[in-house]
Order: sequence, then structure tokens, then C-alpha cells
Amino acid sequence: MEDFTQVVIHVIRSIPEGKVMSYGQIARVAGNPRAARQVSRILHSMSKKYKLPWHRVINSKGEISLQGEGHASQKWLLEQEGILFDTASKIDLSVYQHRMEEVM
DNA sequence: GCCATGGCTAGTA
DNA sequence: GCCATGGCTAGTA
Repeated sequence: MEDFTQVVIHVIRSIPEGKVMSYGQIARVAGNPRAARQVSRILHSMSKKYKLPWHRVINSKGEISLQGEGHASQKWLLEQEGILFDTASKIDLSVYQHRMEEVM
């Protein structure tokens, strides 16, 4: 596995319960600000294998990016951790975003 | 080639 | 709503 992927996985694992990070933010912390889509790719293909808290990753607008069934289960999981959604089904990032220093 | 993005602009109200 | 962005897994041979 490549370095960048390794770091992204580490960062995702470090998101505490009840907090979220955005794809772009994770990419930034991992040292490549332009690799947001990469983060989505990693989540898509490696969440199971590496037991990632995939549901704690949302987009920069505070929305769940997944569509359909995935959307519902992600929302449910986040609510179990005490995260509140507004009427537009969005999360207040100023409250729930996990702040983190750059890694490596 | 795939991906679960993000940020900026035009164009409307 | 458009489009530039970029690192590389999974699954087959």
C-alpha cells in the first residue's frame, strides 16, 4: 500500500466517536490538499477490510455524500453517536468537525 | 478508468 | 451546475 493511502487510513481511524471530518480535510491533513477524491476512493474500496469508521466522513458542506440506502445508514450511525442534523439533513461543522494537525 | 469532492462562477430573484 | 483534480484497489490472468 502506498504512503498516502496509509496516512489517510490512519487519519480516518483517529476520528473520535461523535465527530466528523470532510474528504478534503483528510486529504489536507494527509499532506495532499488536492486529493479529496482519493479519500472517497479509499473509503469506497477499503472501509470493510480495514474496519474504518467510514460513516464519520462527510463532505465539506456538512452533508452526507452517499446516496440512497447508504445515506440512511450513515445518518443513523452518526445519530447513534449523538450527532444532530438540521432540517436540511446537514451537520453543523463548527460543532462536530474534528480538528487535527497535519500528519507527517 | 474509477471515485462517497470541492470551490468558484454565472445567472436569477 | 460545471469541471479540474490525482493516487491507485480489486480482481483477473
